[in-house]
Amino acid sequence: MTSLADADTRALLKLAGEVRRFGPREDILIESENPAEVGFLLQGYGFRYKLLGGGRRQITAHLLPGDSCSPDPLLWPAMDHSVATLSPATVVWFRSDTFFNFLADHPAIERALRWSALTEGAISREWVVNLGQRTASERLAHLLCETFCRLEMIGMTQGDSCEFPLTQAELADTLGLSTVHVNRTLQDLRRGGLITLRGKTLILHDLPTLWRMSIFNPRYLQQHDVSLAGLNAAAAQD
Amino acid sequence: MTSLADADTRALLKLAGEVRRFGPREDILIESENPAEVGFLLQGYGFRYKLLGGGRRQITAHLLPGDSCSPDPLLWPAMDHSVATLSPATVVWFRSDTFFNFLADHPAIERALRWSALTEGAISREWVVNLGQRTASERLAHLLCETFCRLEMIGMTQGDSCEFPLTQAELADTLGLSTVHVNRTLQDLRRGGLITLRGKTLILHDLPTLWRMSIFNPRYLQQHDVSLAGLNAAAAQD
DNA sequence: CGTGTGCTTGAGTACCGTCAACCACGGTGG
DNA sequence: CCACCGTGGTTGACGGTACTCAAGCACACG
Repeated sequence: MTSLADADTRALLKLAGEVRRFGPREDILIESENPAEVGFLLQGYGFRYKLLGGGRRQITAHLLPGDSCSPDPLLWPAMDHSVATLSPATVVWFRSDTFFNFLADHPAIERALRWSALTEGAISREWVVNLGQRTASERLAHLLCETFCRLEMIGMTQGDSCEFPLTQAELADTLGLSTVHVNRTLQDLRRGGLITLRGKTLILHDLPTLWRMSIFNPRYLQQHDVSLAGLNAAAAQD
Repeated sequence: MTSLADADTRALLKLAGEVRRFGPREDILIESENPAEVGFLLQGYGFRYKLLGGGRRQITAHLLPGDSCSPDPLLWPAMDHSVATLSPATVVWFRSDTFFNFLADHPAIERALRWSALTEGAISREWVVNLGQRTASERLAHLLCETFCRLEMIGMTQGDSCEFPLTQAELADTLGLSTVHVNRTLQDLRRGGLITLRGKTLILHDLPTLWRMSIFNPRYLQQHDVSLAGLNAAAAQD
């Protein structure tokens, strides 16, 4: 996984508008609103979600640094879902008209964005498989493998551990399980010596077994090798 | 919902390579293969799917006329899933390099394609909600509403009925249920006077109730109004 | 007329949800 | 300093939705 060329990231940052900081569990965009700008997650974890009646909520995606918050605002005016933070996070915003003009002159960035969109689609398909076919423990293990793999690709793991700021209730809403059952399934994985999850740090002790038991194959994540996550580091230097 | 301008569809058709016919339940593309061309469904129904071990299969999307079979082959070399037909179908193929050069000169077509990709993403998110949060009958009703709505947008419904060529086993694999339970859930909807499903034709007798009971809101499908489905009619004239 | 595919039905079971209570911890304020 | 409170995690008992296994049915097709 490589980042964009220096010149490109510098040009992008020069175009950047506001940078906003969010606390944990704050909404970034809400359903049916009509964002005039495009936002990208620089730091922190976020998620997409939809609400049904009766207190039901489904988390449909996890966002990591480098991911885009909103779909294409020129083609897709109104949000069909909401976006929020899991941890404290920062988001850069670009005016959407100038941003898309800018893309026309920077094909490498446009490529990276399109790749990012395709990857999000691939992850979404895999989540459908996860929810439709896998048992609770397979499902949980698969999510942990996927998250670890995505973090690894953007240099956010340390050895076999990484930050994992989800509460069990949030895990439940992403896995389509109850919090009680998530709790019990986590204990199964712990008892098997496969993971440690305490506070906000996750350790995967036995990746091969986790991959095997959750039928995880990272191919759907690794089709290309350019990320916008480098924006994060570049922005931090300013 | 409108179609592309005549000039655009004619230009597209001139560029078209092979048109291939498929029987029902034939693979169009299989996982990990590396298609050199871009395919679009002209007629018939298709689906994307992934296999796990142990006979488990999840259908991750339904394809209708106008939908693209493969993701962007320039950016996304290897298929992470397979694509197959449900009914007899025809697919047009374009050489991917010439196709993407062509798009640069035809922004309306490029827009339509990007919109199509965004819509597929929105449907995928909704399927995640469906599998994660809805009960069996909500899930089934939601799928029927969605399919009917998508068909309506491309002019493929007659009154309150449409073609619906899925077997119960295929329904089960898209809904993450067993065939037995799909069968019983279908009977519930029939007993409620909500639907008729016989052979390959589906009738939705009471759309308002179906929408309400499945918490269906078509907004996620209706963000734009240009489709490639018109290619079908145009191709038929040749 | 036999055979296969898809649909239907019944009985028994298991996975997972709900409800309810309790615990651990950190932060706040009196 | 410690009582208080809120959030997040843990545990138990019970129940229901949906799965499995198994058999039988209906229809299309050769």
